[in-house]
Amino acid sequence: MAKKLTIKQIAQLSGVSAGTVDRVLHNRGRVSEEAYAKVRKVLDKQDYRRNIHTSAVSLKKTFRLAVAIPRSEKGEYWDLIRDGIIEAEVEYSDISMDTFFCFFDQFDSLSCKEVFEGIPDINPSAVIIGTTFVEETKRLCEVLEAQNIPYVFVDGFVDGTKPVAVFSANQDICGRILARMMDAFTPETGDIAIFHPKRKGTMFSNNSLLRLKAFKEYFREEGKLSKLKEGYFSINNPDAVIEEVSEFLKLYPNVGGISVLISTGYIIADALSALGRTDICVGGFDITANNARCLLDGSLDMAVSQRPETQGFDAVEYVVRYLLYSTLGPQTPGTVNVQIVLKENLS
Amino acid sequence: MAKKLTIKQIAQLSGVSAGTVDRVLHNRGRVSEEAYAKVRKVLDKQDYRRNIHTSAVSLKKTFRLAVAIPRSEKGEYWDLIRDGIIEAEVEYSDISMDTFFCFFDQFDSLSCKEVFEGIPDINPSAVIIGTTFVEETKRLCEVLEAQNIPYVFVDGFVDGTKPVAVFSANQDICGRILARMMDAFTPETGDIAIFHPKRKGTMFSNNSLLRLKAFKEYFREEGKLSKLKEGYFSINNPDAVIEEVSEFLKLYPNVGGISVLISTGYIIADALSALGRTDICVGGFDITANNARCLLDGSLDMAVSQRPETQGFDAVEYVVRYLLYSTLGPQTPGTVNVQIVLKENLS
DNA sequence: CTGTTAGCGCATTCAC
DNA sequence: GTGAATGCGCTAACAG
Repeated sequence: MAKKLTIKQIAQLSGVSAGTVDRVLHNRGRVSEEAYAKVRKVLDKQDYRRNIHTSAVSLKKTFRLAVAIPRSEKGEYWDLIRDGIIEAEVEYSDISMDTFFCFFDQFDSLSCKEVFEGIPDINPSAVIIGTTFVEETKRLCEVLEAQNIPYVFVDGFVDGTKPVAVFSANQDICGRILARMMDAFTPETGDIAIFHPKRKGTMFSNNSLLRLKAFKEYFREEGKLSKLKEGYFSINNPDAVIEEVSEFLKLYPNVGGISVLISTGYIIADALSALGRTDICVGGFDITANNARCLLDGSLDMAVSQRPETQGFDAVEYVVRYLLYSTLGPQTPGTVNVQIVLKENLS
Repeated sequence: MAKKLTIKQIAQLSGVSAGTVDRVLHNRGRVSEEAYAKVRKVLDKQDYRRNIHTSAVSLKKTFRLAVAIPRSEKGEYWDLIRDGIIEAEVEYSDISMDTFFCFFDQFDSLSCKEVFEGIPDINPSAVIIGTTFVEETKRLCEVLEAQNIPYVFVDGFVDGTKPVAVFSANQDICGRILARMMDAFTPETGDIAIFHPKRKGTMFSNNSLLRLKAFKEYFREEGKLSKLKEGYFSINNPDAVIEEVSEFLKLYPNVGGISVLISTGYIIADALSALGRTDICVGGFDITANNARCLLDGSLDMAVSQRPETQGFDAVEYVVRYLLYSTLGPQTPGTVNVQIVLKENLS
C-alpha cells in the first residue's frame, strides 16, 4: 500500500504551496492553469486522502439539523429511529451540530402540514424526513429545494422528490420474508391469517400496503393463496382484541399462524397469550420494546426488522459526511438490510 | 443538552492549567491531591468528552498491528474476516498503523506454531488472533502477556488467556438457530441430516462441536431426536461428495433436509443440485462467496451468519480505540450478533 | 508537582 | 494568483 501523503507533501512535489493544493483539491478557483496542471498531475499519481480528523478540526462550523418524524411511544417504531439519530449525534458529537426534532402526529395530516411548514423557519443546514404523508412531504421538499437545503428520507421514499439519500428497507423483501417464515413455521396443514389494524378512515400506511402485496404474492406463487385468511384488530383496545381474535379463531379454527404487517404484532401475541393459544405461530415486524418482550416470552415467534436504529444512525452519518466532508455527491437510495429475528438472536 | 466543554474551559473552571487537567484525565499521575480533587469536582459536574479528532491529530503515533489468522481461499470464511480487517484499516487510515498479516494453515498445528513464534519479532503494538489451535494460542498469549502486548480474539475464545476483547458469535445460539430453522423449513414428515466433513485425524473445530451440541440439544428438547441422521462428506473432492450424498439418501430416503455445521454448506448444495434433488432443504453457516452463490440459485436455503466481516472490523476498531484513545479498559467478551440469511435478505 | 509551549494536518484569511 | 500565517483542541515534552 502506498503511504498516504499530506497536503504539504503534495505541495512540495508539485512545486507550489499548500494553499494552492488546497484550492485545487476543493475546486475553489483562483489558481493558474499552470499550477492547476502541476498539482493535478501529482495528485493523479499519489495517494492523497484528506485526513478526516484534521479536516474536522479545521472546519469548525456549526450545523443545524432538523428532524421531521412522527411522534412515537417510547420503544415503538419511530422512537427507535430517534434512538439511532441520537446515537449518531453522540458518535459525531465532535462536530458541533444542533438538532431540532419536529414531531408530528402520524395519523393527522394537518399536524404534519403544520410542523412541516415551520421547518424552514429553523433555517436548517439539512433535514431528515420520515416519509408519512405524501402530499405534505412533497410540498416540504419543494420548499427545501428552492432554498437549496439538502434532505434525506428515512423509512420510505416519495416519488417526484430529490433527497440526497434514502434510508429505508425494501418493503417487497420485508413482506416476502415474513411470508416465507410464516409458511415454514406454521404447521403444514394450518391456515395463515393476516391481521390488519382497524383504523378510522382508510389509513393503511404505504409501506404496509407494499408488504401486504409481497406477502400475498409469495403465497400465490406457492399455490397456497387459499390458506390465507384476513382479520382485523383494534389497535388501541387490548380487551377488544382478545374478543376479536377469539371470534376470528372460531370462524377459522384451522388457522395455525397469524401475521401482522405493521410493528404492533405484540398486540396479537398478547391476545393469544390471554386466550392460552400458545400453539399459534405469530410473526410481525420490527423489534420494538413490546415486540422484544413477546419474542422473549415466546408469544411472538419471529419479527422481520427494518432496523430503524440503523436507518436513523445512517441518516445522520450521511448528513454529517455530506455537509462536512462533502465527499459524497447526491447518492442513489441506500437500502438498509433486513434482519430476521427469532428469540435466539434478539440482539 | 449541556454543551461540551474543552480542556481549557475545564482548566479555567478548576483554577488549574490545561496540562494538569490532561494529567488528571489520563491518570498520568504527578498531580497533587488538591489539584486532582479540584479538577475531578468540575469534571463530575460538567460535560467533558475528549474531542476524538483533535486527539487523534495530536497523537501521531505509529502502531504495528499483527494479525494472526488462518490462510483462506478468496471469499471463504477467514478471508471474510480479513476483509473486515482491511475495511477497518481504510476507515481508520488517518491513524498511521502498519498491519502485518501472519497467515497459517488452519489444518496444520506446526505451521501455526511457527507463525506464532515469529510474532514477537514483529514487535507489534497489538495482536489480533484467530483462535484455532488451543495450545499454540495459549503459548502465544503467554509470550504476549509477558511483553505487555495487548491481544484480541476473533472467532472464538481460549480458556486461561486474557484478551483485552473477544469478537465472536455465540456458538450455542448459532447451532440452536439453525436447528429451529431446519425444523421449520423441512417438511414435517421428513428426517433431518447433519453432514460432517471427513478429515484426516480427529479434526473437528471447537466451534463446530459447540454448534453440533446445541443443534442436537434443540431436537432433543423438541422430542425429535429420532429425526436426526448423520453423514460425512469429503471436503476437497466434489465428485466424491455427489456419490456420498447419493448413497446417504439411498440409505435414508426419508431425509428432507441437510444441515452443515461449518461454512462449506455449498458443497452439499452443489452435490444436491448435481443430483437434481432440489426438494431437499439445505442449511449452513456463513455467507462465503460460494454459499452466497448457492443461496441465490436456491440450492442453499438458509445460512446462519457469524458476520465474520463484522468480527474483523470490530476487532481492529477496538484495538485502535484501545491503543489510541485508551478510553476502554480490558473488556468483557463482546458477542457479535448472529444473522439469519435467506435468499431474500442476502445483503 | 505544575504551567507553558510546540506542533499535529488542514482550512482559511491576509498580505503580497 | 499565490504563499505565509493563524488557529482548531489536544498531547507530550520541557522548564521551572
